[in-house]
Amino acid sequence: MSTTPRFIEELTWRGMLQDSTPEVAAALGAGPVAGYIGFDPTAESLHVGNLATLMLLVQLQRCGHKPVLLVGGATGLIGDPSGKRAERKLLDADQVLHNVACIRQQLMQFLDFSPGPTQAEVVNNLDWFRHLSLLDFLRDVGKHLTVNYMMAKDSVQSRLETGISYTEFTYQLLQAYDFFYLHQTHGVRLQMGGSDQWGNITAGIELTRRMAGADAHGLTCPLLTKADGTKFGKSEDGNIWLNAQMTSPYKFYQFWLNAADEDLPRLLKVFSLRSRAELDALLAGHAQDPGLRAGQKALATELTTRVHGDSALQRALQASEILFGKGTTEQLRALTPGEFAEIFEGVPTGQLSRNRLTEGLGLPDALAETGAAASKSEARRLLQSGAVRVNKSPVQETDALGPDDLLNHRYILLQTGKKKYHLAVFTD
RNA sequence: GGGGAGUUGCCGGAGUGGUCAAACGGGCCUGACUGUAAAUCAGGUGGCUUACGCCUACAGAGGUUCGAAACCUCUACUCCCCA
Repeated sequence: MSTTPRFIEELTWRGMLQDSTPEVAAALGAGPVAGYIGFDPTAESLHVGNLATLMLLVQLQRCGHKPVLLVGGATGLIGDPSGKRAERKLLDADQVLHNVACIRQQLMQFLDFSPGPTQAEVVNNLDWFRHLSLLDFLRDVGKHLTVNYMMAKDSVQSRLETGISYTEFTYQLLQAYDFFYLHQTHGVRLQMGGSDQWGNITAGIELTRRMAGADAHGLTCPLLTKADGTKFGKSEDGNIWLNAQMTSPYKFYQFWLNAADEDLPRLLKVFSLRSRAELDALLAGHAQDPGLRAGQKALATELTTRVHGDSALQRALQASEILFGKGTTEQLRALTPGEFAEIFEGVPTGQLSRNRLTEGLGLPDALAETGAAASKSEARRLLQSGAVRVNKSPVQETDALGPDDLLNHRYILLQTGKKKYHLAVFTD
C-alpha cells in the first residue's frame, strides 16, 4: 500500500473532493475497497462531464482499489430528478437498452479490466431490478426509509412547488437499493458521483445500514464550472461527446485547446493522469508564457489520445494546423481526397448543384443555401464585415464562385468568421 | 366574489395616433487588438432587394382612423390588492 497514493489525499489535491462521509478515509486506509459510480443511459454516448466523474473511478483504481461501473439500465427508465427543474419525459425503453450497450462499451476503455484484485467490473442494475416485484420491493426496501426522509432531499424539495411525479420521487430509493445490492453481492462499500448525487448516495448508505447493518461510505466531486460562468462541457453546437461520430476528434481536441487560462489548473488536475509534480511544473511553465498555451496543448493532447487514440490526435493536429495555422489556399489544394475527408469530417456541409458554378454563383446565395449563413441578409452582413473567406482567401461581396474554386473537384471551403467553417459540396 | 395593473424583438425594458423594424441595457454575431484567449474598442443583430423600396412583426380576433405597438370592443394568459 505504501507505493500507491492514498485515494483521499489524491482527490484532495486534485480538487475532486466535495462531500464525503466522515469515516471514508479510515475505511480506504484499512485496505482495498470496492467503489462504484452509476452512469445514466440518457444518451448514446458519455460526454466530458461524465468523464469528470469517471476520473474518480480511474483514480480509485490507481490507488489500489476496485472500481465498479454501474450502467443504469433500470434507473434510466425512471429518470433522476437530481438537478432537474421539471419532470422529464420518459426515455423510450428500446432507446435505453441501446444507450446502455453503447455506454457500457465506452466506459470500458478507461479502466483496467485485467484480472487481479483491482480489476474493474461493469454491472447493469436492470439485471437485479428486472426480477424484483413491486410487492417485494415495497415490503423489503420501501419499509426502511420514510417519506419524511425522502422528502428532505434537495432533489425533491426543489420540486415541491412545480411538482414531481411519484415515479421520479421513487428514484432515490432505486439508486439506494443499487448500493445495498452491490454491497451484498460485490462487496461494494463506497459510492461516488458528482455533487448533485450526494442525496442519492446518502440514501444508499442509509438503506444499506438499515437493511444489512453494514457501514457504507460515499463521496462526491464538485461539478465543474467555468470561469466565465457558462456551463462546462458545452460548445456552440452542444455537448462535447466522447463518441467520435457525435463529436469529431478534431472538435474534441479544440474544446480542450480553447480552455481558459483560469480554468486550466482545475481541468488538468481533474482530467490529467500526470503526477502532482508534473502538473506543477507544467502550470509553472504555462504561467511563464501563457500565449504558448502549453497547458491547453498538454490537456488537449492527453485527453484526445486517451479518448480517441493517437492517430485521431494526429489528424486533429493536422486539421487544426490547416484551419488555424498558416494554412493557405495552396495547402488546401494540395490535400488528397482522403486527407480532405478526414480533416473536414464533422464540419457542417451544404449541398449545391454543380451547374450553379458555370455562370458564377453569387456569394450571398452560396452562403445562405449551404447554411453557412442563416439568410441572404445575414450573408451580406457577414460579407460587408469582412468575415467571409473562400478556401481561406479573402473575398469581396460581389465576387462569385466558379468551377476554378473547387477543391478536389467538388468542395468549396466557406469561412464565416475566424473559427467557423462550412463545406459546400457540389454534386452533379 | 370585488377592485387594480400588465402582456413589446433572444432576455430585461422604453414607447401612448404618424418622424417606430421600435430608445436603452444584456445576450448573440462580426471586425480590430491578441494567444484560435481574457479584457478593451468599433460595427451589426426580422425577411426579400445592388438600390429606391416592399413584406411580415409589438398576446389573439375584430373595430375606429387618411394612418395604430399606441384608441375602442371581445378573447386568452400573468401579476397585485380587498373580502
